[in-house]
Amino acid sequence: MSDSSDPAGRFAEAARVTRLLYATAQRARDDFTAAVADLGLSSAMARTLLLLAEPAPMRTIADGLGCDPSYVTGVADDLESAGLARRVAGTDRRIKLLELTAAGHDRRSDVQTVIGQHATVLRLDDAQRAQLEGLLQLLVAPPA
Amino acid sequence: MSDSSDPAGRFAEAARVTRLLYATAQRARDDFTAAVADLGLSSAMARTLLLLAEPAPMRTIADGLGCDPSYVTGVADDLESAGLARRVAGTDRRIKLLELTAAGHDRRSDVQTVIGQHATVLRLDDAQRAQLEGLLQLLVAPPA
DNA sequence: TATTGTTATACTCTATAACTATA
DNA sequence: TATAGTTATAGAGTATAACAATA
Repeated sequence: MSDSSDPAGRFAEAARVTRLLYATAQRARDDFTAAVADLGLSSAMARTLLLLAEPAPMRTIADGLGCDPSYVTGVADDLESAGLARRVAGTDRRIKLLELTAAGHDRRSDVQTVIGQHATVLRLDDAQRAQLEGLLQLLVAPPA
Repeated sequence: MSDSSDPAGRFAEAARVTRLLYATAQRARDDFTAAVADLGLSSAMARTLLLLAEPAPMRTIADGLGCDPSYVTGVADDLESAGLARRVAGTDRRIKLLELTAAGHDRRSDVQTVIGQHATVLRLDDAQRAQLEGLLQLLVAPPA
């Protein structure tokens, strides 16, 4: 380990851990994508299924996915084509709710099962995962 | 905390920590991009500068960036336009080495300094960062 | 024939802007 | 007039395939 008080040492230390952080996040993404691909789902479709415990407006789904509403249109189309969801009118008729079909609920349950079995972070035991969570929270917390 | 032995509980636990992992990696990326933008550099340019302690072939740079060699062409063009690097012929004349100019070495040093000051992971103290590194290594290690 | 770097092109993901139908 | 969703388009980032020069 290098002396973290000198500038070059601090950089090297940061670079090493940052690279590892990127690699881990990428690994988690790849594992998720592979797991849901086995269920015939794109990553976006799977994430949207997970948001739909209850019917939700397109706008709410966009917020949940962290994307623009225009992007949700295509994902909703894909889920409808696959027979996993349907659009239904809200009481405010500008709003369309996306609602899972019976098959959609089943598939959503399948996603939860496979992710609960194969999620990358579950390679850690409960204590390790709690430790990881605490450290990550420090990193994403607003500046002190 | 939910009972991690039931499928729904395991999924919820995994989802929570995974989301946090994604958010942290994104935060680290955003911080890096912002820090090097202040130096007039794109993220790709900054990463390439960091690889060029010594002149290196395009192919080697591609491996370092984890991208296709065709992508390096544009990054090298950008660095040349900015007067930070130049292409020089290798002894094998198929090979072009990318070599930093004096200004390029200075800028590379600036990048190391600002990252050593502002890297997201440096918000953790040495012990915490060592702990994080150990946990992440468990996650990216090949399956047992 | 195989390899390096480049070019031209295409693909994925996602956003912006303009449009419609309500409100 | 403001908002929800859609459409068409554009952009960033990156890869693939074909090519010229060299080995």
